[in-house]
Amino acid sequence: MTITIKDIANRAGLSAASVSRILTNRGRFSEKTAQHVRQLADEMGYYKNQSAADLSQKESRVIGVLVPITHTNFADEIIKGMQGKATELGYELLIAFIASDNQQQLKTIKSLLSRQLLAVVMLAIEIKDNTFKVLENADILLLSVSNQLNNVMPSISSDNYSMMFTIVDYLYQKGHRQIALIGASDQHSTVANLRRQGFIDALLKHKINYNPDFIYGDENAYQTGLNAIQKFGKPLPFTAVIGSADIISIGLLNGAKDAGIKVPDDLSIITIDGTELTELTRPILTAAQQNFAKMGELAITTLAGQKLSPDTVVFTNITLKQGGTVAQLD
Amino acid sequence: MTITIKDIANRAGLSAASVSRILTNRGRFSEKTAQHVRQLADEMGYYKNQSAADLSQKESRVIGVLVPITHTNFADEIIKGMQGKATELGYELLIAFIASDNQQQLKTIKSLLSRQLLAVVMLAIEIKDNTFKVLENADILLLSVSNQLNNVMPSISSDNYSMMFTIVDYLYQKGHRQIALIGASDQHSTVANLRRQGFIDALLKHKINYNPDFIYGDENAYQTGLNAIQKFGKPLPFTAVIGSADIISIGLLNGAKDAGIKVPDDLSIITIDGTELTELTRPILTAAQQNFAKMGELAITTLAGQKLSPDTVVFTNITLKQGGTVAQLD
DNA sequence: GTTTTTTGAGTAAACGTTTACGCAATAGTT
DNA sequence: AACTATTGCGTAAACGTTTACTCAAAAAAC
Repeated sequence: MTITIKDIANRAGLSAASVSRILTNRGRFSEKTAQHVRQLADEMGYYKNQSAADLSQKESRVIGVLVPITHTNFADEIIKGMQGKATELGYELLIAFIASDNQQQLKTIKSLLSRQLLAVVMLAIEIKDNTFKVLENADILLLSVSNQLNNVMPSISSDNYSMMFTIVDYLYQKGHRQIALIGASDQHSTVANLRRQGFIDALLKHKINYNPDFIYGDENAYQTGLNAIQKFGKPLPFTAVIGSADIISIGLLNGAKDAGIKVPDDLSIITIDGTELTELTRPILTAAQQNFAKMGELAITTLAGQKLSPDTVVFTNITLKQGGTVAQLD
Repeated sequence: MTITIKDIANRAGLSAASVSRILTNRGRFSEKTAQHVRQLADEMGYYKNQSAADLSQKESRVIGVLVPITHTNFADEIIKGMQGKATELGYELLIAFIASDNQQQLKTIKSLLSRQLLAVVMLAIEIKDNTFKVLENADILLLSVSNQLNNVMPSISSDNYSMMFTIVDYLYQKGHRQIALIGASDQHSTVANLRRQGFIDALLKHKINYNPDFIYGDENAYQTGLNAIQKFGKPLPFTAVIGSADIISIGLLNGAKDAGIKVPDDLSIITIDGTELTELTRPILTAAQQNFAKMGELAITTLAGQKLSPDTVVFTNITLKQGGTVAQLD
């Protein structure tokens, strides 16, 4: 038998309403009785029935978080950032892992929407049309983190376009003139589109004539990196390569190692993301590091502000983290 | 304004009770009206208010899952396993990331307990005494997954004792007689204790005299592996080393590489866990692979069975996954 | 000392769903 | 045709909390 507010009220000789006011710290009550009640609640092992509370309250402080179940190692960092700010501002996170299977996906979303939510935050999810419809119809605040989705849904991410200038500038300054971009070919991904465009424009800026063959691979996977090296063969037609995610870059690195290509002597690699994974390779990967924790924090503060429209875009900065995979040429 | 069961009832010319019966598929109703109601619900964009449902139901089908926020790469696999079985059996997972900070930890637990839960599942969490007290007092089903906690709480894990026999047998058969164990020194961890004991007994079985110095390092971290190599120096006094977690083993591997020790020629490494991380190294790590997905599935089925006592222990099998880090001696 | 303001706490309704119970209408049995 | 069994659905209470409204008592103001 669970303890309710009424049990406490009885013991304290009060009404349930008074106990509620005290425990939620709202309305009027005397500090003296409050102390007594709080102590009783503690003693009796009382836990608020959140369902009942939710039901009687109009406004929700629960934020749903959709995380892809296919393991992305930066999701944790975003969540960590969110969690800190959330507890600070009195929000609660409801985390749901979402599968790629369409059937299960809808089930997850439905069960999320069954809870009264303030908003749904999607971490790096390329959302499918039918799933999106469901979310849109549910008229709930939506926010995409790490995945830039211009004009579809407000998002918090790095500036994927200008990020490529930072990267290309760096490689250029290190003497590289033949540069490939691996893992950003997906035409349906806004992020990939922005990265390709930024890449091309950045090359143009440096008067490097751009070779479309050097943009290869669309899947965010280890295998993409391995495949890329195999495809271009030895000797490679470029001196530097940009991996569009850490896991891709590790594929590039291992692919190179397997093919007898020395990194960074024969091939320079720079990776986008810069999660802790990049510390585990030899050499350590040089990275355009995204500030995932910051994205998480901003997600919460943005939602707290609530002035969101589909074209709201908040950018976080990237940092060039030196590793050992980029060589200075000549 | 959100759609409730009443709105549907009005439109259908029914009572709320009938709609509820239809949508929950309980009690009596005619298939004809049911179809109509289901269609209306769909059209009107109805989502059950789970809070209200929870409130009026005695039995909960929600299982809380406590996941350490410090990123363990097998947690995802366990969750994946749990999620599959959970949706299959009609349970719902409520995932909460738990920090190491004591204050936040209690906050997380409290908010978990505020939801009406069937059980709390803890993934690889070394629980602190005061946190455990809170959970224990809340009298809720508890289950520990991947962390074997004999007699404290029912648990699902590999058999950490006999696992060491499998590993040592394998290394012995490959000709190794000097073997170290890294990352299992923590005296307060049941798992570590079992692994040490198993390790020692397995050596004894092969009449290898056991050197206590060869058991080193207590933290489940990359740095532990690096440190171990540094501590023992070159040449290493052992020919094989067991890393008590993938991340430790990667530390060992990189530490060896940094020290100019060749793997597997100068040092054989076998890792415990065998997550996808082990595929990313060169050479690929040989692993005693735990079946995390299976643990997740068993967690749900065990809870569904509900015949749990603190000394319930369910074991999953381990698999020896050949990589390239163990050499055949002589 | 009277009037006004403030304070502490109770009453009751509300949130949206589920479910035990009851009843009329229909179907089934003889 | 008379009875029994079944079916479909409505009524109303219940779940535990919050909160607008009230009101008496206490405190403050005059």
